[in-house]
Amino acid sequence: MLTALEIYNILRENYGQPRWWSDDPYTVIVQAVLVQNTAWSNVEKTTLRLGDRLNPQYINAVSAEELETLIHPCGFQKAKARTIKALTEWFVSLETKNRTEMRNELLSIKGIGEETADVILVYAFHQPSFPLDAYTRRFLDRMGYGFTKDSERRLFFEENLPLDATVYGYFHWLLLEHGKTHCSKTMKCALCPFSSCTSRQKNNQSVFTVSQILSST
DNA sequence: AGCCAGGGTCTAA
DNA sequence: TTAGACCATGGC
Repeated sequence: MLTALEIYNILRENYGQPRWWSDDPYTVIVQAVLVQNTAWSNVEKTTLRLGDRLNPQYINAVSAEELETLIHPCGFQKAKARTIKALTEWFVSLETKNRTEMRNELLSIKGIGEETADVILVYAFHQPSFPLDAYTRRFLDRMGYGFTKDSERRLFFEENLPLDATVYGYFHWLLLEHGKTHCSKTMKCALCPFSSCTSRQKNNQSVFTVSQILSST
């Protein structure tokens, strides 16, 4: 079985330079809520719709009803509007805290669960807290690790990777890249770099290099 | 038509 | 503490 670091290196070698979610922390926060159980294309549409209004001052001032209308394409607009409002309040009055405190505060906001909290910690605040999403669970399942709980999955990553938010963010991004382009729920891998993945097509000619352990990123 | 998409909350057992 | 219903829209 590959370690988390070996998986990371194979992903890096096969999918190239990862991107960051967004350089603007507030954009990450809003999009992290909008994308809950929703296709990313809907988030893109809504982000364009928001335009210049995607800032804490505007979201704070706008009525809940208008915000619901604005984010309508993402679905669950009533719940998401309330969550975004609460998150914005938290964001604008944020004091410097360690990541455990920040995570607990995020989880106390209605509409923020573990995945959303971890995505915000990593991509908005550069704090290492590994986000576990549907793609990551499916990937681990297909690789045959047999994890049943997210706590096991989280440990698999966090005990074997450097405690580095950049690594966590890149890793999560690469898993999505892999999941969307090659290993979606209904699709067989066309160019899957993992020979043990159960959704890998037979006679796959894809060659991946044996990764040397990266000492730095 | 019906399933799927980078979840989370609430309730019942 | 876990399973299932529910929330809602857009793409295919």
